[in-house]
Amino acid sequence: MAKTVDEIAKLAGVSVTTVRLVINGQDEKYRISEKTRNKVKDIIHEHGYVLNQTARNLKLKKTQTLGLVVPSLTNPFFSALVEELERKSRDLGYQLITACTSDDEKLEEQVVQNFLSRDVDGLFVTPCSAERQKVLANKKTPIVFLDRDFYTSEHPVVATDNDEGGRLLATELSKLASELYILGSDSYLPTVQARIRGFKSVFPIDDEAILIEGKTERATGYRLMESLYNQHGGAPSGLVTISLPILEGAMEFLRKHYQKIPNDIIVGSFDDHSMLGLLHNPVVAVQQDIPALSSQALEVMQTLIKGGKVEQRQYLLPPKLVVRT
DNA sequence: TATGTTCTTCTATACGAAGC
DNA sequence: GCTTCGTATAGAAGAACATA
Repeated sequence: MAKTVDEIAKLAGVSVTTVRLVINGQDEKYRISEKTRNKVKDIIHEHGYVLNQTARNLKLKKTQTLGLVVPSLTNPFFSALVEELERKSRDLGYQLITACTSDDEKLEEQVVQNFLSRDVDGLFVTPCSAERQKVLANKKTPIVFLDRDFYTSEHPVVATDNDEGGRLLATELSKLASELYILGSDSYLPTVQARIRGFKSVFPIDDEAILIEGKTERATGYRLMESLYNQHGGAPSGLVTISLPILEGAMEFLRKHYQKIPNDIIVGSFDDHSMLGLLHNPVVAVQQDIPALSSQALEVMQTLIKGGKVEQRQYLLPPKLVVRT
């Protein structure tokens, strides 16, 4: 079993300070003799040494950990965001801990309290409601909101410009289709509202052609596509889905009903995924800039952790369009 | 030899929570 | 209220060396 600094010091016959200086590579700076340095290193080599993070956190009053609270990891956007944010956090010396809420207010409060009890240095949260964003703003720990802004707190928000995403998608699709239906979920979410608002500002669309219900999951997409099929008397010529899980469910219905996905349906998708390239259909997807989102979020977080003030309350990053025709 | 300077090593203390 | 856990760190003590 690895020894503590104190145990190593006793074995080497030196002080804990001397051991710590050797461990931290400051032995040359403080001119620790070569004999002492080698003795300490030999004992560490023989017995091992693992830094006790709990004790370090206790002393330094920081844990070098960041919490990330997202609705779901089955949504490819969030799983990609988590991976990118974790990688960038690690590069900065932080360990990222992630939890999912399923957009449940009680669960969100539970995981946030759990993170706070572990003294995370900061929290990234995709709040599940306007009330939750308001409540979280009262926490003392630095908080950066991701992806969603209900405008109920003064804390910084890093998100994609979804209005612009809607406009970009509508502009491109208007060249390819004359008839489009929108399938979506979670109508209360600002991201969903902005996407539809942006889209409608370029491509006027009747309210009857916008089907929204339930939560952001595959089963919802399946049900919505089934309703649209029944209402329309067949598959539509153009389809826009508000998120990837909804698209996945819609495609599942079509494949089940037709034995294959009719390749003449023009598909518009909010959020992109490499698997969309496997479809034979013309596909236009709005891609969120995940590297930029995570870099911006971490930059804001570092400023808050250092006790500084951020320049803006809201950081809206431009989306990109991926066209596969 | 006395004094001053530089460097090494040691000691005391604080941190938060649990157990006594 | 004291002790314990392991760590970081400020400040103290002591050693080694240079210079007058």
